Amino acid sequence: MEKVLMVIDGNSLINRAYYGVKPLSTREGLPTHAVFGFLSILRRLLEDHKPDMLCVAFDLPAPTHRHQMYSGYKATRKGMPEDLAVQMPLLKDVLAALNIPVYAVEGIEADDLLGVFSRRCAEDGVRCALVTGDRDSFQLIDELVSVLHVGNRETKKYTPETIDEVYALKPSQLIDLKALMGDSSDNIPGVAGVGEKTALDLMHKYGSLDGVYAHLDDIPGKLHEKLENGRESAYLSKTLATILREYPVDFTPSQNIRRCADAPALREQFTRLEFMRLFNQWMPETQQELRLPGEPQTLPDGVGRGVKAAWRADLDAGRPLAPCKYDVDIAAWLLQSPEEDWRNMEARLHELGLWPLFTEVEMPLCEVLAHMEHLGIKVDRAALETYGADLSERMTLAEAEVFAQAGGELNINSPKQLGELLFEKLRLPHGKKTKTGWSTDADTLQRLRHLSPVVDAVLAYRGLAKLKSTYADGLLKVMDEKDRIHSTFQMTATITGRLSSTDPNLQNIPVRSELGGKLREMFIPTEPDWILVDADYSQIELRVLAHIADDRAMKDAFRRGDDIHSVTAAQVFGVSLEEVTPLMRRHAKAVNFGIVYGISAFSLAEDIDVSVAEAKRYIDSYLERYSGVRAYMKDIVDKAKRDGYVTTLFGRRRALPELTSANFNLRSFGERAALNTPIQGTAADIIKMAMIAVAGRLRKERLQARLLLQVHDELIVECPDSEGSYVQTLLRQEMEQVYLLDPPLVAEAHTGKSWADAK
DNA sequence: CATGTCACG
DNA sequence: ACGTACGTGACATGC
Repeated sequence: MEKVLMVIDGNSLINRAYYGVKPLSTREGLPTHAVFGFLSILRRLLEDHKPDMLCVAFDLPAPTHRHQMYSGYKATRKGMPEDLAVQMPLLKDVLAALNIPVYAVEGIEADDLLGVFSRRCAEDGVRCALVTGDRDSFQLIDELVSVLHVGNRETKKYTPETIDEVYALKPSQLIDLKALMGDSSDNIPGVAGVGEKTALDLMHKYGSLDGVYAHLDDIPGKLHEKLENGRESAYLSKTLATILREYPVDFTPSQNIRRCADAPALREQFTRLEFMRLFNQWMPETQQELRLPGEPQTLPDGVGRGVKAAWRADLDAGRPLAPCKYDVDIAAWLLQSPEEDWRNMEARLHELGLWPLFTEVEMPLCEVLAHMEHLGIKVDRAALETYGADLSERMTLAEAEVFAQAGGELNINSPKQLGELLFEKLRLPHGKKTKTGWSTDADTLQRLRHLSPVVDAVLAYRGLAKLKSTYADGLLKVMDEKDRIHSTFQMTATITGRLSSTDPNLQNIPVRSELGGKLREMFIPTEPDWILVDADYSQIELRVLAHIADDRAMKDAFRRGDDIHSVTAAQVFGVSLEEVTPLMRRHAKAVNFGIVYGISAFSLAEDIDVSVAEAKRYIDSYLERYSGVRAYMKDIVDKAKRDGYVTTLFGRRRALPELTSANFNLRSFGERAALNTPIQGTAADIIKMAMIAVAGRLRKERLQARLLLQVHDELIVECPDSEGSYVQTLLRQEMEQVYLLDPPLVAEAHTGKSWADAK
């Protein structure tokens, strides 16, 4: 189905509202009725026409190209009444809170924006409904463009047929009509002495302004004289009456896809205007409600398991998907219990509030994942082979270096042999120990670097060996004959609700190191003219924390759009935002992560290499500033101890028997898990809902774009080049709007020719 | 098959 | 005083 963009002539509509609604003002005397009227009309329009896209165009006070052509243009217009003028900025604030894009361009009028936008829509095959209170825009009407004319009583839709009924002319002929008859409201002169009736007669006879003047000699008497004298004025009027269709404006239809309102901002605006009763009309979803597309699943009546895997097999074999609404494995996983009697499981899911999650998230996700697995993602085989060969060469060099420094051969991959070299033969100081000996992990070796040149060589070898075995060789091994890799997304593998990825794991493809990151350049679209779109949530876990903990300072920072790690640094180090150094920010980032994991001063100290006392000071001042987080940390652990479990925002639960353990370590672990699980798990719930929403829209809108991967806070899609910018917007909006948090969720999307490129 | 290590969010 | 950050999966080693 064709999509519809509704473009509103903002000035025209607010004028209608101003004159059509009886005066209204706030207790303090701020006039508000034009905004109120505008919103009433808008709501009615949205209900009646349900446009897919929406924006508002405004005039600017500056003179336009028409004033430059003709100094008399709109000269007889009185200025806007003062009590309307003050409402213009109010309206724009409300539109911003409603997430409705607003356009205004210097030098041209709202009408011209309507002309330009409708032309761009036509280019994209998008229908366009122009909303206005005057008739000038009728000239823009064609098969794809209609005008919704807002009158005092009713809104009437104008199409080429209606124009024909009313004027017996084509829409484009209305320009010439106006050139002849003029327009008193805009002070367009036309031909003096020619009114609507005469002008219509002339147009019906001669078809156009040029036609009239070509047949001037056929026209007798006084009219001949008027036309003769008014020739220049008529042609000037024609230019003035012609709405622009081309103009350099940053606009594409898809920029205007409908979005939910920004709830906190809208609340603020409606409070200011004393419109609180309107709030629920514009913000119908309550914050705690699941808002998911698709049919609710009905009670299951067949007993299935491994449904996603079965559907994947159906897709691979080209069979229709076996009907199945219920997966016992998933039910058992949600219930965290071994499988039991089936009706009993259903009752338990209801009892524990897991039914919506089960039927509206997990089960619909089965099909989404089955498709993702079935499609797979393409990898550039030749590039990967070259990369592997390059790693081999480098490994040989690094290995030789280690052997030279060590004065003999050993298996560097063996922690045992490596330990013997470093801590016995070379007598380097050892750090942490493991169950079986001294640790040789990267962190330990890092501290020994300055003591022996062999250490750097070992670190280099280790890095190369990892890339070679797990990624270069590992991925080549699992590519199919079309160079695609089909991972398996495990739905019941984690304790927090996340997915996991196996055979191969595509959720841990390197990105942090330069050499490792090269791998992502080899993940490419299936078809030559296709691209990848990568969309990821920005700081989803900290935003979830701010929401759950209802922490004022953290919410404010996110709402302002500040960099959260810098804000935290400023708080923790007691400096202003401008004074935050990169080191301070890095430390603050570690504190933010630490908080999400259930921090201890010791571990933080270890992580950022400061003293434990120093780390403790960071944590203390953090919790001092983010007092809501402090309260959350205490409350959630207390609650978990009382209940024996924690839940996410959507009711997913994790039992925590560790909390009653006499073993300090085990108990501490339980406390950290109690803290972390609601955060990590809520984020997992949200991206799952986003995946279902995205897949639903791609399907509904018959886009070729398709989901390929999920990496916890990131979705990767491939699509034809031509769909790129639309899909980019679609992803960002679905991810941000799938559930309304306070602070809001923010997602970013990028396109590119490879995974690396689309980041 | 357990262990250590290291890749990701 | 305790030991020391949440959640995963793959690979190589070595018992």
